[in-house]
Amino acid sequence: MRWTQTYIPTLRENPSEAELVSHQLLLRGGYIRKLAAGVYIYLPLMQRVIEKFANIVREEMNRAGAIEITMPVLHPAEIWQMSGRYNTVGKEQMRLKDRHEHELVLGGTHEEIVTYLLRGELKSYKQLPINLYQIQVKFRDEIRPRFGLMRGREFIMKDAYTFDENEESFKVSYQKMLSAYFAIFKRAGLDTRKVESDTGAMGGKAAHEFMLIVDTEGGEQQLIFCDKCGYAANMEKAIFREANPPKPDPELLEKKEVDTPGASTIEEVTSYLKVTPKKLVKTLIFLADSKPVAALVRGDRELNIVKLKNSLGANELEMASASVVEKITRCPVGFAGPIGLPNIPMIVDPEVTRLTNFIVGANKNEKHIINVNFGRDFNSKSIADIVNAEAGEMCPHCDGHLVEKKGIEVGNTFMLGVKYSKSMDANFLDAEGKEKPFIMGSYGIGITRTPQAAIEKYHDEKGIIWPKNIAPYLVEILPLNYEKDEHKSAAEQIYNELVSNNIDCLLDDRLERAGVKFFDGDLIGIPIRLVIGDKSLKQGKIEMKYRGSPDSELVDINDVLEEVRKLLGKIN
RNA sequence: CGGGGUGUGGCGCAGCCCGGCUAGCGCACUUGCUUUGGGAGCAAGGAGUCGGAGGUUCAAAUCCUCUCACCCCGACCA
Repeated sequence: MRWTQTYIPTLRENPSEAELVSHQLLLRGGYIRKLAAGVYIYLPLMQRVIEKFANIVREEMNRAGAIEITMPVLHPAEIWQMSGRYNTVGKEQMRLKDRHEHELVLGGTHEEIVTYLLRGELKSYKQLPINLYQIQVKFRDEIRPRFGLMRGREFIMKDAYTFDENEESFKVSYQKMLSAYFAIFKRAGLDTRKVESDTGAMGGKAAHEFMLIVDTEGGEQQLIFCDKCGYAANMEKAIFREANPPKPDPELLEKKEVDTPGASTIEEVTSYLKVTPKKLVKTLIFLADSKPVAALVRGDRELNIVKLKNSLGANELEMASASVVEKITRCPVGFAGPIGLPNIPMIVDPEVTRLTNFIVGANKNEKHIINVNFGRDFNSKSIADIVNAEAGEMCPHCDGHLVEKKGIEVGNTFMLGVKYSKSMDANFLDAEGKEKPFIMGSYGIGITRTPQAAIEKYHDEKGIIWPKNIAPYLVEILPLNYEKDEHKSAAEQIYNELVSNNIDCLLDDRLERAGVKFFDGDLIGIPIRLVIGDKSLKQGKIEMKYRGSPDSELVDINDVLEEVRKLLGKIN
C-alpha cells in the first residue's frame, strides 16, 4: 500500500480525551477515532490489525476443531427471559423496542442464542461434541466506558461455545480451548498468563482468564501469583494462607466500652488507642439485593466485594449509603460494630474468628468496644473468606509466597455446566436413549482490546512497536525524497519485489520532509523500516532497521528481500 | 447513579471571574518562492457565531435557568 492512497491521519498533539499511552497512540497514529463514548471507528491501519489478529484466532480455532458461524447482534428479549438472565445481567444490557413495541436487546454475549440454536436441532450424542464460534460485534452499556478500546461499549469479540455429552468429554473440549488460546497469544507475540477467575454474571462452575502482564497504568486487574508453584488467580478470586497470623492473647479479657472522640477511621482509632490495625475489626454495611447485611473483616484487610457477593448468593451488592448506615446502627458513620446491631445477616471473615481481644465499633457516637471475642460476645454462622489476598502472604497450595502483578484481560474461558442447557431446555439423547442437558463451555477473546493491550505493553516514547504478526504492515519503505528519481525508482523496485513476495509493505510516497516521515513511521510502529537516501544509495545499499532496536544496518539493494526475511525471522 | 470538570474552525488551547467594536493563538489545511537524513522558513489565504434552548441587558463566548454531550474520580470511610 502507498501512504498517499490510504488514510492515515496522524496527529502531532495528544487528544485530551486519552489517558492511557495505548489509547493516545491509537488516536495519534491514526488507528481509531471516537464516535461516541466507548464507540470507535476503526481506520485503515486498525482494520488491518484487527484482520491480522482475527485471522490468527480463526486459524487456531479451526485447527482446534471449532466451526465458525455468525449470530445476530439484535436479539428478541424472550430468549434472554428463557435463561433467566434478562433479570440478572442488569443495566449493562442495551435494550430497545422496534416499531411494533417488541422488546429487543443488543447482545453482549451469545450463550442464549447458541443454546437456542442447538436445542431441538441437535438431538443425538453422536453429533457431539461440537464447538461453534463467531467473530462478532458486541454491545455492553458499560457504566463508565474508558481507555479507548479496552473498555468500550461496542467491541469485537471472538466467542466460542462447546457442547458435550458428559464431564469427561467436556474436560477434553475445555483443554483444547486452553491450548488454542496459548497458541493464539503466542502467535500474536503476546506472552499471556492463565489465571483463575470468578464466573461473575456468566454463571457456571469455574473460569479462567488470559492476562497480558503489564507494568503501566493500563493494567486494569490486580493479579496474584505464587512465586513457587503455578498458582495464579485474579484478585477477585485469589485465596491465601496468612503468613504471620497474630498470636492469640493468653487470656480473654472482659469487654469494655471506651471513648474514641473524633476517631472514626481505622487510622484514627488505631492511633488513638495505640494498637495495630490487626487488632481492629471493621464492620461494613452493604445492601445485598436492597437488603442490609454486615461484613466483618480485620482492620488491615481489604474487603473483597466479589467474594462477599458470592457468599451471600446476591445478584446486586453495593455499599450502603451513609444515611442507611446511620439508620441501621443508629449512630453516625464510623462506629458500626457487631454488638447490638439489629438483626441483619452478618458475614464474618475467618481471620476475625481467630482474633482475640479485638476492637469493634460500639454503634454509639465516638465509642468503641475493646476486648471483644468472637463466639463469646457475638456470633454468626456465616463465616466466609471475604478479603483480598495480598503480596507476601502464603500460597494456598504450597509453601511459596504470593506476589502481585497487574494485567490486562485478553481472553477468558468459562465452564458453564448445564446452566443454560437446563434453563433453556436444550437436551440430547445419550447412548441409552436418555434425555440429558448439554454440558457447555464458553470462551472469549477480545479482538479489539487485545491489540490495544499489545500497545500498552510494546511501545516507547516515540510510538508503537508492534509484534510482527499483528502489525498492520511488516515493512515500511521510506524514501527520503520521493521527488528524486533515484529514490523513487529504488523505492518502487523494493516495494514491488516485497509485495510480489507477499510481504505487507507500506510505501511512504508522500512529498513530506524526511523528519515528518521518520516521526510518523516511529509513531505507527511498523516492525521493519527501509530507508532510501543518497548516502547509502551511492553504495548500492539501503538502511534496514527494526522498530524495537536503536540501530540500523546497511543492506545491499539486491539482497533486500532476503535480508528482510532474515530479520523477520529474528524479531517478535 | 453520586461527586468534580470541560464543551470556542480538523486537533490543542486562550478569552469568560470584572459583558462592549470585524472572536484570538499554535498545529493542521490551500497557493507561491526558498529549503530538503529526524516534526523547515517566508509570504498570501480558506475555515469557527463560541454544544443546544430560553432568559437578563442598549449590548452575551462572557451573567442567569434549563438541557445535551464528553472527560475525570468514586470498595478498603463505616
